[in-house]
Amino acid sequence: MARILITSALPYINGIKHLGNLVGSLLPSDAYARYMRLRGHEVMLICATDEHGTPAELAAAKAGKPVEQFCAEMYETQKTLGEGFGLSFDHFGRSSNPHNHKLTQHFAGRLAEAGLIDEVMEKQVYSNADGRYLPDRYIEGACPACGFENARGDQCENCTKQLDPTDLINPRSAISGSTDLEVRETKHLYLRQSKLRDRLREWINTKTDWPVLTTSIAKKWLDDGDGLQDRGITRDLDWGIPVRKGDEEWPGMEGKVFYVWFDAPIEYIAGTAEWADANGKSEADWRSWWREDEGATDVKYVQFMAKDNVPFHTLSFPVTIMGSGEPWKLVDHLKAFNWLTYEGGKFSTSSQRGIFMDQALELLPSDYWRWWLLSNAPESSDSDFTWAAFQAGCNKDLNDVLGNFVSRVTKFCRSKFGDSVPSGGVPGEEEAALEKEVDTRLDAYGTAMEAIEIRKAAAELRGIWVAGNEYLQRAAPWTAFKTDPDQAAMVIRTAFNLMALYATVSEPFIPDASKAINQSLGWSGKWPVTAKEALSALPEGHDFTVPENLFRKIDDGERDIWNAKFSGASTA
RNA sequence: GGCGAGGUAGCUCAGCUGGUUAGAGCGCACGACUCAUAAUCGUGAGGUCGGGAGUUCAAGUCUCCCCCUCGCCA
Repeated sequence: MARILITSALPYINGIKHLGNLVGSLLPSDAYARYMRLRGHEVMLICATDEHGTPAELAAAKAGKPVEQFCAEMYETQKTLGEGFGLSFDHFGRSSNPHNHKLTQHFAGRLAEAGLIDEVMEKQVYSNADGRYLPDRYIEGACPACGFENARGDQCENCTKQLDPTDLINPRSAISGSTDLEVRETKHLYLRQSKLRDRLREWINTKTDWPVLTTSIAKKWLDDGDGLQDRGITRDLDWGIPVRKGDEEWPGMEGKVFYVWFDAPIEYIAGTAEWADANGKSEADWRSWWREDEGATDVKYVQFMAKDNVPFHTLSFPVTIMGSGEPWKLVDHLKAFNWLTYEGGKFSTSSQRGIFMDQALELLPSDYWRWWLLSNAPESSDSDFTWAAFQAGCNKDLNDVLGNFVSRVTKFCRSKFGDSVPSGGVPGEEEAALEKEVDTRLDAYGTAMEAIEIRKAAAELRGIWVAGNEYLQRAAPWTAFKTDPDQAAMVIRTAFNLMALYATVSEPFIPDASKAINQSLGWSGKWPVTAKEALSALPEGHDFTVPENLFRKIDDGERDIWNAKFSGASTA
């Protein structure tokens, strides 16, 4: 029994997430958490919406809503969709919540005391008409490099050149279009990441069991060019966490907020505090997950994220933690995913290319998506979602292999023995062989889950399902029944126990189907210690009901319709 | 142009620190069974492991060069 703290990268608030976002951290973190809970470990799975920053303000403006209201509504939407996919967060919080304000200000104060924050005067564009500064995407103008008319303050979309707002020619406000702009001096805080470079490197070098994807990205940032750069952690925006030095004012920083990438990972901690509030727990309860001086020494902390988040989790956030001088938990294992592509190209939120979480659930129940996405997770390289592959995977694995197994066992039993687990007969060689295979596969499945090798785990799970069909075929109870009903009864009883075992071990991947099997059995098993034990767990005479078919097939017609509908360009 | 990740059967991918006839799933062909959702099970065909050179008794697995794809940055 261990304590495992798990966080999923925070989905950004500006819109509904697509399948790539789902498989890039939310889904695998849930599967891992579910597995660990099943194995009897104490798990804390935390996620939240990441709500601050310019894109949130722009999305709110586009929706014609105040940013607070927009975020509150989108939070509810994302929370509901997460539940729709069975994401079993212990708490799904918001980075805009009071706990995060307090903690973010706390960390900033500690970092300042440790001499890790510089106050830097820099030039920013101020709009007199809008009465505010115009950072990043709030300002547009002509690109100084290529002359493109609609370049933004952070980057020219035409030639991809990185820009500063002050570089733009004929700049204008993206809000009002006003050209009544002036350059003002404004003070900002910089996190002196470079001071902790050696310590970070030492720390990362101890992480020999991390995936190459993770350590190579981290090392690149540490050593590329002039090495790790200091980073601005404040912005001239309204929406965000006000800059304070712990509980105190920060002279000269009035009206400014922390940069979204500074406060977002702190929400992992704050989200755990929110969990305590929501569940009647004490401050000590949540701190025991995070503070090594308050009980967290036995906690294993695992983070899930897509690869674009790796630098922030291997460098910036650890700088915040280490620099605070306080014994907060650093990540122990970091699992990063590559991209999921859609029919050979990128998922695109702006052009509505690909499938989004709300749309997916309108087409099929979440287990279909969970299974296909997890069993094809982009672990070693990018992986491609195609409708053909999705259809083939779901039809074969879920419908034909697992669903049909449950169907053939329950229906055969009902017609020959009635609606309870039949008694009689003695297990023999076939059953011993089955036990041996299940033991081997369960072991491999567990090993893969412990190592967070999701695809491999899915393949083993599938192998366990297949073993049931193989067994039935060899044992052929329909033949045995004619001459030796007791033998047939024993085979079917074994198959029922196999079903119960499937319900338990499949839960991390397809929780709804697991529940359906358990309901039809009127049973809820524990994680199998040995196959022999598990395959004789159900009492003889135990009643069951024949469930509705667990899964259905996706036919070619609907596949083609969906393919056309989600190809982008036209939004259907 | 720089950096990173890849290039293994028709498709999607496994192949750990180099070592018997290179594996899996899907697809395909043939066969078996008939309990089940025309589902299942078995057998088989299919690869000079991107190309070239090198190290080694031995290389998909190490070194060098080249080609191609994807991503990030210029």
